[in-house]
Amino acid sequence: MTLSEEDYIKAIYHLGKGDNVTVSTNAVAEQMETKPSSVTDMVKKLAEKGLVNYKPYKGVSLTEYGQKTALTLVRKHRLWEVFLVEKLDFSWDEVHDVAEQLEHIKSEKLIDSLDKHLGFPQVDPHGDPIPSKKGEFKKAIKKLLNEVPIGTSGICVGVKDSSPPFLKFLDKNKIALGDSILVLDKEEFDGSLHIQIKNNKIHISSQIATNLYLKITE
Amino acid sequence: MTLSEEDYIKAIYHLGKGDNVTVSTNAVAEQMETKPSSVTDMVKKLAEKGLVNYKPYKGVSLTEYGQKTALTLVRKHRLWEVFLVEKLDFSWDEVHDVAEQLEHIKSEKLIDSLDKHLGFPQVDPHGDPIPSKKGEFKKAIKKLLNEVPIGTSGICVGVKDSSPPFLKFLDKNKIALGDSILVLDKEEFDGSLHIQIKNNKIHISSQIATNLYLKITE
DNA sequence: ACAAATATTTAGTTTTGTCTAAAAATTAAT
DNA sequence: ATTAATTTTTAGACAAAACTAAATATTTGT
Repeated sequence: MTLSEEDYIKAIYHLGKGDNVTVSTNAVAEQMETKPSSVTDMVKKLAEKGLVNYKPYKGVSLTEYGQKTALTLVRKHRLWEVFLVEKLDFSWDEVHDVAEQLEHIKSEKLIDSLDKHLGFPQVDPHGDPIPSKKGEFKKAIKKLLNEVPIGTSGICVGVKDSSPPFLKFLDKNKIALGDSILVLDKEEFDGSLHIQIKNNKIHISSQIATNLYLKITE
Repeated sequence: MTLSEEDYIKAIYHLGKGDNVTVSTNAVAEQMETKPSSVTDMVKKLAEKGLVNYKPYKGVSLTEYGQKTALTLVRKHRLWEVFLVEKLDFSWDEVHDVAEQLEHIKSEKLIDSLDKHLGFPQVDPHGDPIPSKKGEFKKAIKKLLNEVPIGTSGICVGVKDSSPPFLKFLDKNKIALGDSILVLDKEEFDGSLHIQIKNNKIHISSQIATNLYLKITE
């Protein structure tokens, strides 16, 4: 597999959001920041190699082999992201470009050793699940903090309200993107929540909870 | 810099063994496992980019900029080797191919963080020195264990006698390639040595010492 | 159902890095 | 010092991956 082939496989995979649907040439072109004609060329090549199903004018989907390949790439990408954040103190938003390069390194032993070194993490710093060596993994969904049941844990991945006062509040309460959050309890009368965030227990109002996105894996 | 350009720069660097000498097209071709005509093409391109000095029929040498580039690559390669051995439990001889890939990853922050994470190592698992960020580094030389003065430390990198009995002896005494060795004392009457190897102090005969290579940095 | 709009493919180029075969320069040998 | 051997370069071609422009399918709107 060439670097470019791998990038296409990943793009097709991500367009399907994990489900193996058929995606259009144009969609792939946009995702890859390339021209539709280039996609047609590459997709033909991938079809010949057995990585995708392709019928002219009818779009592309991954074959089983293609899906396996995509999951391996996703696994590598996310493990490297964990490494960068946990071991090299990269921040949440600095990891992507480097992981994008690292995911193309070819060595099964490398990735298995890395997995072990990191303690077999289940999710990456964005809360997305890491496929196992065999390609099994749970799906992640994004929900507002107020919508999840008590006992749910996940990773804070975004805000609905990005106004300065809200962001200032988060900063003051040491809530940052990438933090893991556990919902401890909910007060019935006002919908406020008791949560545990990075080993601190805090109490937040319902207004706050309705503006924070949590990524959870079922 | 493309991947291929980087490989050529490294090849030219290694052919000069660190000193910046002029090397022949054919030598580069052999090192790179490619054809001389391909080398000519690439060398012209590198010359245009200011990385090498090139006069047709007269060979190539690195410019100052080329040397700096080569040292950065060497630094990256060796830091990754340390990482693979120290953190991921790769053995001495498994690291090269993977490091060869990892050295092409582009991120200054990555390599500086890695350096810090590894505790700013001075030498790689083969005993070769790691250039500093600015490109400074000491040279390594290979010597027989019996030839170095008391107090010298280095890394065991090879054997002169590779007969089974000798290798068996090394095994029994837990002396392996990649081990760091410190010469503690020398007995005058028989030339035998007291050495410290991986926190064990042992006594070895002169015959043993004359068959073990040590890599030392002055 | 047909024309217009949109999506996709084909055909023909370009760039990068490689190759082979032939030509030219350098080095070695008598 | 001239020829022979070797090294190096040039010229022309090829494969991969991209592009542009033109042609062809498909979808949409009336």
